[in-house]
Amino acid sequence: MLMAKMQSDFFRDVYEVVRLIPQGRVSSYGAIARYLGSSRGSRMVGYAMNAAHHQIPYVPAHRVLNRNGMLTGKHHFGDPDAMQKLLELEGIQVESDVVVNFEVLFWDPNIELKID
DNA sequence: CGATTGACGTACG
DNA sequence: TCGTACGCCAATC
Repeated sequence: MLMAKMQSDFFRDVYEVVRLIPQGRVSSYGAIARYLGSSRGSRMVGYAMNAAHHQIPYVPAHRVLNRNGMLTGKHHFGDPDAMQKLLELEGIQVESDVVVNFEVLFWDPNIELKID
C-alpha cells in the first residue's frame, strides 16, 4: 500500500509552499529553498517544479521565478508562452520574459509564513 | 556505482 | 558591471 513518499519530503514541502503563493503574486526558488532550510538547495526547488506538473492539487509553478524575476522555466510548460500567459491572467505584467515590478509582487515565505 | 546534468544562487576576478 | 567558477542535492545516463 503506501505509495506515499514518491518524492523526498523536501519536494512535498516545496509544493505546499508554492500552493500558498497568492494569485497575482510570485516567489523565487531561492526564497522557497531558504524557507525550507536549504538556502543552497535552490536547484532542488527547480527540480521539484519539474515534477510539479503531475502533482495534485495543481501547483502554480508559473508563480515561481528565479531571483532575477525571469521566467527561467517557461520552456517547461509545454509551450514557451504558457507561463507568461498564466502570469498575465493573474494581472502580472511580463516583459522580455521578466516579471514587471517583481520586487513588489514578490512573495517571500520567510516573511509571509514567518514563525514568530 | 561513478560521471553528468539541472526551472539556481553566491563568490570571485 | 559583467562573465566565469563552484556548490547543493537529486535524478538520469
